[in-house]
Amino acid sequence: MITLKELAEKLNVSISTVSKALNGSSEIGEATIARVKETAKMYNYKPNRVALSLKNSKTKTIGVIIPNILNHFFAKVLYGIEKESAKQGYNIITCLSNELYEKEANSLELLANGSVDGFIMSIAEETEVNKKTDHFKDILNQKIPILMFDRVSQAITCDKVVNNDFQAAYDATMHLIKEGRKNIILINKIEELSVGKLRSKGCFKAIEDAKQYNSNLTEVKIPSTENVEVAIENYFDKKQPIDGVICIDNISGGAVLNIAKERGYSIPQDMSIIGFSDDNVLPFTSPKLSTIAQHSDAIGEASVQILVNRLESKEPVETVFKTIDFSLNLRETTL
Amino acid sequence: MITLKELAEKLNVSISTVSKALNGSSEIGEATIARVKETAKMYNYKPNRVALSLKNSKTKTIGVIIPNILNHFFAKVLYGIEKESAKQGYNIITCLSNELYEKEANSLELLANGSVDGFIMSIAEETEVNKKTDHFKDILNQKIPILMFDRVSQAITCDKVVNNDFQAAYDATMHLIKEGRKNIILINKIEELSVGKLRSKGCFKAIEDAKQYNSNLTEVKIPSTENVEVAIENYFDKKQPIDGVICIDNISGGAVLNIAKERGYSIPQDMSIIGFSDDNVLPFTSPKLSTIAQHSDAIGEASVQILVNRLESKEPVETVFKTIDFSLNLRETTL
DNA sequence: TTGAAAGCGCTAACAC
DNA sequence: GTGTTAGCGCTTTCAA
Repeated sequence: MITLKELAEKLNVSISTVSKALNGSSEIGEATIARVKETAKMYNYKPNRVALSLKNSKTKTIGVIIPNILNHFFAKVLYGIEKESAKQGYNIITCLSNELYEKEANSLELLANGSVDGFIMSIAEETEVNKKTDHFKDILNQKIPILMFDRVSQAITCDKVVNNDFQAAYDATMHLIKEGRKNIILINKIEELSVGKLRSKGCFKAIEDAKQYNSNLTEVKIPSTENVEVAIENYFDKKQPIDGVICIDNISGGAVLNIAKERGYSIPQDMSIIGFSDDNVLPFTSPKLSTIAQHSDAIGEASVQILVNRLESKEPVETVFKTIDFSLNLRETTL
Repeated sequence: MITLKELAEKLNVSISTVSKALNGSSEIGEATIARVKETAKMYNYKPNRVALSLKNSKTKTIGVIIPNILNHFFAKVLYGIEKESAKQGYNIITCLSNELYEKEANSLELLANGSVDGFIMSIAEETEVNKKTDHFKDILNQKIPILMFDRVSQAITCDKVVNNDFQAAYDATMHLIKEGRKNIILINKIEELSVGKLRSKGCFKAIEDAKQYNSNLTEVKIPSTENVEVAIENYFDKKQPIDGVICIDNISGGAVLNIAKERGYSIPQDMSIIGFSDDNVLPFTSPKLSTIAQHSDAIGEASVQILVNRLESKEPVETVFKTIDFSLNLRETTL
């Protein structure tokens, strides 16, 4: 890595002349600018980003904290974040909380030492369950902005980007009701999470708004520690009538489908199933699973746009709460 | 963020005294050390990482370039990388090449301006296909180490971590042969990639080594741009006898299973199927897919260990070529 | 035992 | 039009 100083020596001019010339300053003569630029290119000069960061107190880097990268939803959000960040000239430092409060708090603290200009994150499950918020407040007090997506904290005032979870669940349930399904079950493996509660509420609201259809909704809560398939098998063993299933996390849908098929249900004739997920997560089920499709990459992109806008705006920016649309993808497990 | 300077003012001592005290230098008196540390804690002092980086010409940051984060294999490697990096006190800057040469070269160049101490990466498909290597050489010439995992370049001398791809494919094929399968097909959707070629070779070698069994192996190459399901359907349409299938990429397995079931094959009685993937990628197939299981997180962990060792070692380190074991996970789609 | 000063690479106000 | 200088936050040599 060649530096300005070395370039200056080679050119027999001062460091600041080189600096100004490379930045095309009008203070410097045409000829010099050309000469400097040429030499810089020849030696493949690149401004040292660390020095720039120190000088400007700006790193052009965003800290991203993801609860679980093996969850396709988060992977796709990260995809969106990275894409938009690159476009805006930002790097991302990625930390994975693995759903743990400790790791999340640690990452925030560690990166708040000047490594990043702001954070984009989704809250770890443990943090949500235990309602921890002090670590967020610490960061915000240091005037480092945080943007939360998907799993957000009511108790914290900051930019937020979420799915329209309530509406999505509402629409899916309404669809089953209008199909004529009477005994619908709601598989909730994420009841501890804010989004889980929201989606659950959406389902019940649909039932309420359509009571003339006389559909029933039974919520099956599965603790996050428990095996999905076993829990679902257990419920089926109860022999309650079921003709509709809504899964509000992004893996249960496939499990329900397989179990139902094994038990002899014709899908979708005997039973409709709707999963919750980004497209293409369960591409190989047969029949193909109908889903509530989150536009996960759009969540990532919007998050970056909102955060970068805040970072680069001269004037104070109002807190943003953005809702990302979803779509109901009816494939082969619904009528 | 409080700085050393501000602490020094509050304590009425010099900046260097504060610095030394915080680092527990023996030059400084016990009493002063205690006083300084206390005040530092009170004001929640954290050394500015950017300043440290500039001073030490070390960022304690690794640049990670992933071809496709939506591929579960890479997501899990990233998981391993992040986990081990955090353990070693490194941050990771994540870039996604999305299989494009341009993006890959760009990320390397961008981060080589002092942002990272070294790189961990897997080569983008486009880069491999076009055999581009100059961008790697540029970086290595700047004395910034690169470690390649999974998809590596023969033409470049650097640390490498790979699956034992040849052996994995060999063992899987041998298993099918010993099951008595005679007409085995090899679904190769990644023939352009080095790992694809290696796995393919492993399969053929097994056939050769076991010619007394009289098993046949037919390779079905699917261009990466083509739809897997359509291509597989097309092959099945040819009505060639098939009683064994090996899929050497990590999604085709599920597709083959569904198509075979739809066409009336009993699995595994009529046909054995083995997929290639990390565990739990296709957890909801029925019957459960047998797979060649990569230990993807181990790849990530090993990569970080090797790179960090190189970065922190005083003496020159020999180039490392590490092979990660796999396991053959026989579930329900094999006899 | 403590402090002053230089320097990592860069920019920008100010001199010349 | 070009150069000098200070300073971003930190460590470290050298001087007191």
